[in-house]
Amino acid sequence: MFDMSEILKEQFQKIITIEPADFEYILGHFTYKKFKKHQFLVQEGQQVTFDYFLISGCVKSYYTDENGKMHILLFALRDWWITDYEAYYYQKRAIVNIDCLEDTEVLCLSNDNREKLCQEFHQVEHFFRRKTNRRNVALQNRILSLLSSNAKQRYEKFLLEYPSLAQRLPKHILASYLGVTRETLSRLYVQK
Amino acid sequence: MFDMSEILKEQFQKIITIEPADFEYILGHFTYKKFKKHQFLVQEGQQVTFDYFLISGCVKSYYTDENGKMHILLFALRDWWITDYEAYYYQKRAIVNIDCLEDTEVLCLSNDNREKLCQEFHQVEHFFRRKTNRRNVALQNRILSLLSSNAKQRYEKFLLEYPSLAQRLPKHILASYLGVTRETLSRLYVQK
DNA sequence: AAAATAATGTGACGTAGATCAAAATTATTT
DNA sequence: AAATAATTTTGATCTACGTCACATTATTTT
Repeated sequence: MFDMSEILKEQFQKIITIEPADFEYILGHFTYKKFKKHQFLVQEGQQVTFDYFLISGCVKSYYTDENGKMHILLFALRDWWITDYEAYYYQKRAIVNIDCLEDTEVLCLSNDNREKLCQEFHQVEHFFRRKTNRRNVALQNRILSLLSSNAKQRYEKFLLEYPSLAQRLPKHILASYLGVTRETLSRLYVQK
Repeated sequence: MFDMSEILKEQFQKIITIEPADFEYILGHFTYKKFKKHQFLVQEGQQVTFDYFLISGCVKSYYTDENGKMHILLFALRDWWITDYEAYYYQKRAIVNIDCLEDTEVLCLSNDNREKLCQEFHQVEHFFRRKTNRRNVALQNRILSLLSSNAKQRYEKFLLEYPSLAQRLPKHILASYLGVTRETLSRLYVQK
């Protein structure tokens, strides 16, 4: 693995310190993969073998309800991790789909390898605990914003928090993340 | 500390194995506290010193919006952990309140002690990683249900998932957790 | 570059759930 | 047991947002 491993290394180094040799060893537990726009990383009903660390591109994770309506749970960009964690951690069938909004490169980590590395390196376990803590906080804030603010406020908050993502995403996709229809989102920003 | 430590021990032992002596040592990093109904564990705007492991009782964590409306994020019962994690992990001011719905006993763990124990015992770090993973999945599912289902479906799901909690909670509190007004919740279950 | 497909915008109308107000019930305190 | 406070219910409206339908504009594909 080449240059792309730098992105992963950087992320590790923000939280823990690793010997170069250890990093190489750790990296050996990841596999590199490329996906084209519209390809799936995770499909509803299937097993989920990997957690994906994005090197480049953009993906969405979404749930399809009984009426066929899509609800977006998460996006991921360069440097973010994504999978269906319930399925991944607990060997269940995926309930979400994850597909590419753009051509995407990832490093894949199986749950077995993750557990192996966590056992072998206390530091890696520490790293993942920290990551999960962060994710927790983000998810909590999302719940808060769904409970306590209206469509417009959520839209404006999103623009502030993720200005570049907002530009990159088709509006109907963003609408679905915000929990409104594309029509409503459109009406939010044309006027005022 | 006496008998109540059993509840904590049990939880540890579901995930990791610890020597009795180590457990005693770990327990030494917790402090025991009692709260009466209506007392606060965490107050908005204050620092958050502890993560709380409930021994008995029941608490709610809620956010108060600009109109003074309360939005419940989480409950905790015997055997659950609760705090304002963003404030706790990252030394910020609390944005939520956590108060007691019943008289409540807790074991308190400071973030410093948590980090200390995680460093000293790889197993403890493992324990908390696992816990946080679980919490993640639960939060994700909550988001999913807020995005994709209506008030009635959310209410019915709650009844199925937490039948005993549903009985224990005042309806207006439950309503706030579900993201509806008490009037709406009342109308959901009187008819059909 | 034409054809096909996907994304966005706009109008007309419907509805789940909010809001406001007041009564009825239940729990707590003195 | 009376008094006070908290919780729950019910009715009458209101409104943010959804739905449906169709027009317009981009983006892909051939």
